[in-house]
Amino acid sequence: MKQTDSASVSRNYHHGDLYQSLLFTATEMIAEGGTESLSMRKLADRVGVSRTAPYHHFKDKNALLCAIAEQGFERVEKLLHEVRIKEESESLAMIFTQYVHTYIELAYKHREQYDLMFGREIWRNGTPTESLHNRSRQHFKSWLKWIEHLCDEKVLHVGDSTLRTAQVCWATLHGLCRLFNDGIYTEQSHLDEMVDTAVNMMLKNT
Amino acid sequence: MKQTDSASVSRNYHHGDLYQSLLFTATEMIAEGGTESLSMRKLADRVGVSRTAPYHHFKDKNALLCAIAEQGFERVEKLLHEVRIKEESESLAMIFTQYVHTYIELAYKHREQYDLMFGREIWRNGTPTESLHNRSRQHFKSWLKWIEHLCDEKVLHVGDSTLRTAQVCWATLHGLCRLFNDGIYTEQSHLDEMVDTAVNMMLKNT
DNA sequence: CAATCAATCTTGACAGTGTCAAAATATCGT
DNA sequence: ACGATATTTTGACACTGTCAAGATTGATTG
Repeated sequence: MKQTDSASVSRNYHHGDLYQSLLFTATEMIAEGGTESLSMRKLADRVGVSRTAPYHHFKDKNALLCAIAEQGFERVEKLLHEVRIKEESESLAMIFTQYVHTYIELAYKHREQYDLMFGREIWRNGTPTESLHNRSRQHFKSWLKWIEHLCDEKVLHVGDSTLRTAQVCWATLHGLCRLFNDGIYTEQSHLDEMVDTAVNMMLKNT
Repeated sequence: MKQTDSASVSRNYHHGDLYQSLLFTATEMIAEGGTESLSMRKLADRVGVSRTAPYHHFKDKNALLCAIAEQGFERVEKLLHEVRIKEESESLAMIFTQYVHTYIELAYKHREQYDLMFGREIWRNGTPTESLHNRSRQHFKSWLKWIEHLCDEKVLHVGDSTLRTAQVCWATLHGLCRLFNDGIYTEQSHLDEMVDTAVNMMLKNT
């Protein structure tokens, strides 16, 4: 409710809720023009504050990006929980298929945030926040648990181990996401067919 | 043979083979410290030339990156051709498995170049060179042809269409590559098992 | 050989970036 | 009212990509 839309807030010396405001606006900017278009200075400008003010709330540009990524994890974690709740109503294979569809749609809708969650920018440089590290680990655990369940119920084709299955299945999802997110596959109209093909590859063919 | 190792070459005003030299050194620098660590100025410095000299051989930093990416495509194209030649000696499934292993190994060995080939930096901004565009398209055609062959021979599980199969299979490879390249999966020792699991998912279970 | 021309490289400049140190300002507890 | 603390600002530095104008060279003519 107090979501600081940089006009209505009184321009005090003390902003009041700069942390949230920065996070919100930064996410906005990234969604608009990509991760590269976000500069600390432009962000500060847009929030109506001086260049270095953000540094008192985020140690780094990196810390800011990690915080944004973390919110992304919260989103997918929520999605996963929602799906696991309605497990009684439909067949498990159906639910899995649907999850994959929405996962990839969501990843595309928030492309830039997704890139932050799993991109080299944060992970390859070895700079993920403790907090981000934990949240991502925790999310993979949730995913693993679901896949184990699907393997037990003979829905998924299980190979060497359910862990490997979970890793590879997710790699497939991730690969599809990246190809679309990064603009390598551009025909959005083919996406549904591709997802179905992928899911068929994963499901135990009966 | 004339591969300019920035010491032995006489420091003339005219470098002699600056284009090649830039390409070579830039690739080197990227392999060392990642795409982000390559700056035009440092590159020029290392080659022993002034800041803006590279701009007479590459329109942009982007153009330079595209050229490097292109060399990466040449490499994988070569790999694919080598594999398709020895098709008689072993079972097709075996050859496919082996290809996937070497593909992913190669991608990891040249992580940064791989990132250039398929990363957002070039593709998402819509800035691939004509030349790069063609070469990548051509490579996917080669891949598609092989997959079609493997589908015909009942080696691969064919879904809606061989095109979709080719796309999804490659997405799976790509997903695995990225997870390791970007430092999300770090246990290198699990890679072989994961690749096997992935291949099993793609092969027609007999 | 000398003179012109095109190819190649350099210097200077500008706007933009992340971030540190020191100074300024506001808020709060006493 | 005052001093402590939290918050923000100004100034500065080194770095980035790239443009415009000038300097230097090698090749091509007469």
